[in-house]
Amino acid sequence: MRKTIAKEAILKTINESDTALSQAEIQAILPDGLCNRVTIYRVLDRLVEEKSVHQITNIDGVVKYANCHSCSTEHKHDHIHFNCEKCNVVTCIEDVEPTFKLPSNYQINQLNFMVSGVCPDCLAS
Amino acid sequence: MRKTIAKEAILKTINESDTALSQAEIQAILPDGLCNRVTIYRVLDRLVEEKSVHQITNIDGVVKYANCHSCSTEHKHDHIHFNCEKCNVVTCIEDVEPTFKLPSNYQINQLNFMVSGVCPDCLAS
DNA sequence: TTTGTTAAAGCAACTTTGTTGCATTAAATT
DNA sequence: AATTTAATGCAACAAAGTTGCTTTAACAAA
Repeated sequence: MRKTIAKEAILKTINESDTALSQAEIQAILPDGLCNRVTIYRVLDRLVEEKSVHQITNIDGVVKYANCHSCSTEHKHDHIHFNCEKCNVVTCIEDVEPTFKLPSNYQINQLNFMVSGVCPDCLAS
Repeated sequence: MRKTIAKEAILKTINESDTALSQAEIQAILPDGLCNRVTIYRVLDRLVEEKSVHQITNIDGVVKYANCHSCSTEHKHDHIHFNCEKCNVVTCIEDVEPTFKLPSNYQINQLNFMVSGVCPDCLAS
């Protein structure tokens, strides 16, 4: 993957965020006119393929992207994500790895575990 | 909720299906012209509110609906759903209840646990 | 450093999924 | 049978994401 202005800026945006971001949210953060809307979608696809970022489908169907600090050595994505219904923020709950077992005749490629509710910050205020 | 032709037909469709269905899939099953597209969306919303069906957001962001046999007494929705990437079918894995624990300062309202991969049927063929 | 290759970007148009407003219809209550 | 109002139909809209095609710009090789 080529090192382009758009890629660097988008990856930086994701890495500096402590919440998962959607394409629209990334676009809002990027300097106006840095790149086209479609370019963001395409860069995100490549970053996922390259395993530089994680992809999460939120409970409302919107796809979000996050860097997950814990997988510096190995790309793992088996933790839970939390969607706050008040502040509308999605965060990685990295230290909570759910356990479950499927019958062995299922081939598992991907997990997407979402918990939705109200986050501590919103509960407090 | 009033007992209308659309509601009865949609609920019957969901109850007779052993997989979770999207609005589009329900529309395709219903007799042509039985009701408007928008009506299906609205009936589904009401069925969910009424707790007659479960709502699942698939890993591709599309919302699906299912009847879950196991919650005849109590409306529980904490099981895993499986999305087959080959046949594109979403099924309830009712007997596999995942365990996880969040810090107590999170208020949990809803779970959406998706596992995506290849189902036994598609693996076999 | 220039040139050639091709990945990446831009732009417009499109698709899919889902929503909203408002007039009309039809359950269900009296 | 009359009344109430939930439910429907229709058209228009909106958000999220995709596609085709041309142009631009990484970057590798000469």
